[in-house]
Amino acid sequence: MTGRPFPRALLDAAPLDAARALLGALLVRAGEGGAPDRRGRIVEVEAYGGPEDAASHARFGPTARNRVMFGPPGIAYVYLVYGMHHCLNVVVGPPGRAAAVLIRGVEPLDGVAAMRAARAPTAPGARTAPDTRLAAGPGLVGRAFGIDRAMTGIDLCDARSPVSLAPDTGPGAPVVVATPRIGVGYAAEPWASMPWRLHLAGSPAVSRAR
DNA sequence: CTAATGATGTCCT
DNA sequence: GGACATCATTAGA
Repeated sequence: MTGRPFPRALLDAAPLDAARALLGALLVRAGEGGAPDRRGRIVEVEAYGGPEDAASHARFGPTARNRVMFGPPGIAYVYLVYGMHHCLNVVVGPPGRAAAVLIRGVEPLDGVAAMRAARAPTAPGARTAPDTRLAAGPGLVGRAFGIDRAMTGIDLCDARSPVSLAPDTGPGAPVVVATPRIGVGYAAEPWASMPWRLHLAGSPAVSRAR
């Protein structure tokens, strides 16, 4: 049972506009072997531009890692940070114009048990994370939804893909807050301070302040 | 509560 | 060789 796919046309846009379109949309991980789908609402994103954006992976031009950023919109770009965390991006903008939107926070809606099972075993004596925070950060999104670099290149606008997007079906008019992107202190100004991180006000699944 | 630290592998000047 | 679009855990106030 697949839902309506996310309209690719909404992603064929400037990075910030595409990021805004993705806020509130659903992220779906198809269940394997009769397992239930994992679904959640995207509540935090960051927009990244092309070679001119000193904070973007595209800042060195096309490379083996980032080359899908230069392709058509709606494609997954997954990279590994700090040797252990897989982060999901949605390629946006027209072919030839590198841009992507990093999915930084998702509020779990369905398949919560599978998301929790994907987590590293909780250390003895440690507090267990609440359901709402199982994907409250870019590395956690990858973990909770079983995403890794092998998924780079899949079409997120095709509901038959292992990971896909679906339009927002919830109540409209969410309050969007814009702040600088996280962890990009290496970039020159004005890029380090661009308010290209968007999140839904009041969501419990927004990543922790840094 | 905040701050510090270790883990870990790939990427690029 | 240095840095990295991060997270969990521990130490300290």
